[in-house]
Amino acid sequence: MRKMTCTDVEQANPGYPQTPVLVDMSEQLTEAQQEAVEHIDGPMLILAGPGSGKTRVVTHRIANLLQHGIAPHRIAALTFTNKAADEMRIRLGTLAPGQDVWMGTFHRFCARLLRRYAPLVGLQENYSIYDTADSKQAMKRAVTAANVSTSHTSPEQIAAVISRAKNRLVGPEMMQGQSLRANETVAARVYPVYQQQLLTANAVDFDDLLFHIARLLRESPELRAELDQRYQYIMVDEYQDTNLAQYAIVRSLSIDYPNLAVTGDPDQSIYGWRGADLNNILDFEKDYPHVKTVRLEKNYRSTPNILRAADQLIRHNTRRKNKQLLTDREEGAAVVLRMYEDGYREADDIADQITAAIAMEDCRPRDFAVFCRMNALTRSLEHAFRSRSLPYQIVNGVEFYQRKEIKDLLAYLHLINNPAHDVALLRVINVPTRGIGAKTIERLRDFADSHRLPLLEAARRVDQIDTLPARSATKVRQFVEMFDRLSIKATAALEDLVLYLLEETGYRKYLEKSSVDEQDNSPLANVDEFVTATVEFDRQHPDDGSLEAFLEQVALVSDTDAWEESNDRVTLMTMHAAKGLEFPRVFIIAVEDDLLPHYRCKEDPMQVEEERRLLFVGITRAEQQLQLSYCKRRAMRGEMRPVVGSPFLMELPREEMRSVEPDDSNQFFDAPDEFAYPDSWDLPAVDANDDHDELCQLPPEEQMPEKPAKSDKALPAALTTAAKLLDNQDQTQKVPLSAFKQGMVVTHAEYGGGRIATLTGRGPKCTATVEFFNGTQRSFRLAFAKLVPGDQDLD
DNA sequence: ATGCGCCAAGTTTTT
DNA sequence: CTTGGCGCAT
Repeated sequence: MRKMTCTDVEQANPGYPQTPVLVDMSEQLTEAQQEAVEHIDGPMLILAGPGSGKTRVVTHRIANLLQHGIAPHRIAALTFTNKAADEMRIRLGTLAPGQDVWMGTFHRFCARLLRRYAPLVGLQENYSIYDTADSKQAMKRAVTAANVSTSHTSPEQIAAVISRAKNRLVGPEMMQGQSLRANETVAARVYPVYQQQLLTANAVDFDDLLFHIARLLRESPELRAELDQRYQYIMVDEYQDTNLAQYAIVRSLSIDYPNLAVTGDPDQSIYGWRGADLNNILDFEKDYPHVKTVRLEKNYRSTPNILRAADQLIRHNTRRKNKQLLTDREEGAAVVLRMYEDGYREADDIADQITAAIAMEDCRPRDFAVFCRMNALTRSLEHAFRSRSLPYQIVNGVEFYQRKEIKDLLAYLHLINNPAHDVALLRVINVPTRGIGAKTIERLRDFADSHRLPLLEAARRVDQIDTLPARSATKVRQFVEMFDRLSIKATAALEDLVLYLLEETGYRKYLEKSSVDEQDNSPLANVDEFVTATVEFDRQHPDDGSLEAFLEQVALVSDTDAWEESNDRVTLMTMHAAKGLEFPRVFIIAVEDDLLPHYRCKEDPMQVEEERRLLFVGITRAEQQLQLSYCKRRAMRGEMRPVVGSPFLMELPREEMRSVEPDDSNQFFDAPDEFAYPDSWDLPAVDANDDHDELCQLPPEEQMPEKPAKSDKALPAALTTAAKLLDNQDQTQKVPLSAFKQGMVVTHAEYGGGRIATLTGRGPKCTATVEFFNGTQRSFRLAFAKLVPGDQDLD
């Protein structure tokens, strides 16, 4: 189970302006790095390739600023993830101990400002931050209240449109006139309602954090000037991932004091879907005319083999800044390109490889990472790892905070902190059940909506709702009374508050009663862990009104923040989550068409480029060894489907890579009928730039560079000819899985005849244990085993 | 009002 | 294979 992390972001020791700064300038920095570190005033763009020591440069630069007498509180370092901020804080801690430089994510930066200036946007300072699930609930309610037809759209789509609007700084009023497309028109009508309801609930969603601050800065010149002066030296990490709102914020804080230093790499921009605008970094030099540009092109992380693969791949993109990847390191092992029959074998083999390496070589579980495109793909690996007792950590898994019992507890806390938090109230008003059903809630909501009141306030005025039966009104009144009892404890230590509410609300009893049979990961155990986390938080925040801080913390931590470097475990994560990390040995699984260039973005060349960058990010995490793999078939939404390798694989320097096919050439049933080349490949891969290799324009068959020796075997499925396919199919006997029954006689190609002793599992996992007539006993996955019914002769 | 069970839908990436 | 939404029986 995931551990809760309680990293404090605010550092509360303002009294150390004169602490000596321990910049160890004797540490070797390259010329380019030195240049960046020593830059003080004016805008700077640091184009930092992967593994180029960017964090080191940034922290050294901050130390250098401090050494030049710039007050720590004049500096702010904005990052994209908490993880990156923590890393920076630790590194700066060794260079300049005790300095109070603000470091954190954009969202946290804005959240903090918004606490102070909440009234300016119509909020109170105890406003709540809705997470994605909360906004989804709120959106549904807004859609209902706006009374629009959702026949051709969904709340999710509307939410996406509104989110995009906010990221582009388009407010509800601006959207009315301009929209054209159908679902945008609907969204435009929901938008103001949604926003009004957020305001009533004294809440913001993630986008609002940026949006409100960006607007404030634009509409209040005084405030803008004040904050510009307050934060005279701003650094932005991962600048290629900023959206327009973030751009605007940074921009308006760098007018009077244009000492803005941004680091980034256009090739690692992978958040376009979230509104990130690559132009922010591509046009930085235009936006800030006297900008100093520094390129960090030397890579300290990966072997030349890995870098060449990354470089070849990314060359196929058009929207980028030319950049070399240089290294002094030794060649290292060839990059491995591996094909598997299916995802299970892929998982098993990777688990075996890792197990063997740990046993035979000088490496540990923490040296390994497995990346994938979607979280769902970690399932099979999890299974394989667990069965081998290989320690692993999933950075994402079933997220702790998303479990029902944790969300319920958090909802109670949210409600205590912000009684207007409607989503929280709706969540807990009848959990455990208190006789407040759907009808009652509907009436409460109608009353609240028509009076623009928070639901709890409506509940307080339950007497004014004449449509409500007396019995229901009583229940509601009892709930309000209970809430008031909780409220009294709001300022108590978090732990006490949580323990108190567990009893007072009857929630603990409710859990004890409802969860009898569940053993692993029982809700009660999660509740205990939650309590532990509050204890920890209390310990770290002895003074401040910790409930609000705690809730903000929880809202703004992401799953990627759960990753713990100190654990000696194999890491399983998405490539998005992997950004900024590095591992000696990396496996990237499911590099398959429709998955890596995800099918939902294949029509848009820009998005395909982003997918390519995603793979680039994955590849460049690897220090020493890298394996890319794909399968012939993969279980998707419950059933096996044939798949083909990603077209990106064709863009790699395959002649120098090591291609591996499954060593046991097991036949399989239901051979995929289309191993055909993906259509997208027929499109010219990249038009534009000078330097793309002509291989791309050849038809698939000729595209393969000549292979040395046994290249035939090494051909990926994607390139298998139709003729071979037919061949293959002819040899493959099609036997439906259902043909196998317990007790029946079967024949195996290697072991000969035998009898099925047991049959377990279903579908692709169906496994037969066979007692062979020669005395041995073996288990097989029916879907893959060379097993046929009856007592036959096999050639 | 509650709670169970069925059916349908929809599956990217995250602050 | 999972979640969420809805309808039915208690």
